[in-house]
Amino acid sequence: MKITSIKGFADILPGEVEIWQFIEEKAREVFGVYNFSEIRIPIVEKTELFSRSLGETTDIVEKEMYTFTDQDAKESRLTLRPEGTAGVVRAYVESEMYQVEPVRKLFYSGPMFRRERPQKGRQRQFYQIGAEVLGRADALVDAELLLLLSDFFRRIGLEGVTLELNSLGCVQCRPAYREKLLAFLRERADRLCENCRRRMERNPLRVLDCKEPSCIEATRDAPSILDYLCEACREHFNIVQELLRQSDVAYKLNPRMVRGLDYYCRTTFEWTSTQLGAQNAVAAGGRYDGLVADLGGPPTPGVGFAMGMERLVLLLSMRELRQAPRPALFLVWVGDAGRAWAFPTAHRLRLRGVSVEMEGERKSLKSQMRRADKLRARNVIIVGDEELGKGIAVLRDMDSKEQRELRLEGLEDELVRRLEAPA
RNA sequence: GUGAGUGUAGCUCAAUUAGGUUAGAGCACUGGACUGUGGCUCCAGGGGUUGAGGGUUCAAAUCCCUUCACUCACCCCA
Repeated sequence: MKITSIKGFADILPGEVEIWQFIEEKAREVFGVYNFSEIRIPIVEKTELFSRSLGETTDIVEKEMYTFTDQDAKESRLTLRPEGTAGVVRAYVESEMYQVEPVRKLFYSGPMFRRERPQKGRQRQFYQIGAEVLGRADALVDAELLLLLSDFFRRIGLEGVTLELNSLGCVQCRPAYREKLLAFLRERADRLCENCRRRMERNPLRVLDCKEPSCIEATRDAPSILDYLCEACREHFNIVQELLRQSDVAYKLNPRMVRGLDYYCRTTFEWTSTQLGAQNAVAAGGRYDGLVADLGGPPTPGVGFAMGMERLVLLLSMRELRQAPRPALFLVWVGDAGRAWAFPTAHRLRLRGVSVEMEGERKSLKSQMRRADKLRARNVIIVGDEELGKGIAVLRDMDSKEQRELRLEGLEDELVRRLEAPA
């Protein structure tokens, strides 16, 4: 029986991995421009970290986490991280970063794990690139993150994404809205789907997000969170919008947008694409001003986002930008003497930074040339008994088909010099 | 967790409608034509437990049952 990978855990093979590298490279560039530092945190954390930060009753915590018991005396409960923010905040608090400099702009990338049914744009091990800004409460930083994302999408040539924006209010104003909404929903509970009737009391905001036609119909005239924001929240949200308009970043207000995690407050946002099928969110995030304190740190505001790598890859794969590595030189050898010459020569050239490839088995010259062509080598060196006898090697430019004889003596210097010139 | 769809060569697919020689093709791969010079062309070759297991039948890729995998959707979310 062949051993296969497990459901929802995919290999990223050559041919596709180049797109991943491209995205990661561009992300680093943008994060650099915006002065973010990278942070690397563990993939496994204590289960409690996630249940406390995401919310006990969220779907992720209730049924999607990979949780197991560690083999130590205490039988610790551990969990494969389902998202990145909790761990970053934990690290911020644990290392007491705030003592030295409370304002931190951090980014991370890596795998996350949720035990959901796989489908287009959704894996059980999936990759996110995310960023968090800790210690800044002002609306400028909310807008800055949105501009960063907008810049990033431009940099990778991604079009057709739209920004949806909402504010969830704060501890001051959200409870009042919640009561108002709950009263509204109770009046028409009979018209809501079973699912919504169940979650209505626990998390009434979620009902606004339901795709069930009956629920959409029933909540058509539901009160909007944006009408209930307190003075401070309204001011904050207005500034965010104003800054976006100044920078010509288009957005759409969506007062029904609810984030899945409990820690969000004030600004929340989602960049979506219509080309992704059901899983249309490319990047999403928001503000979480209470989380640092919840995890035992000093009261510290926070705001961040995460992007879904496989969704970005899906969108970019629709375009052709894959570039397989191309050897600068292919060494073709004939006869035992040729091979004895070629192998150490290849190594010395590689030590000097030249990408070299060669055949290992005795193959016909034609066959080796075919292989060089297939690998798209730019140049070929041919060395056989004839050449060795004359103290030369034949250099062939595969694109122009030009061929010349080079002296073996000083050949490596000559090749390094010639191949340095960009093709 | 629920539902639907799909499983035939490395890849894309024929053959399934009404069971019937040895399961085919294109691409890819290997070699040759061109004994030491790539791409084009032509020729040849290798590659299959028809996802797996069981059943019906003289005979199963094809019909029935079970199971597994994948895909998409619900759900949820990045």
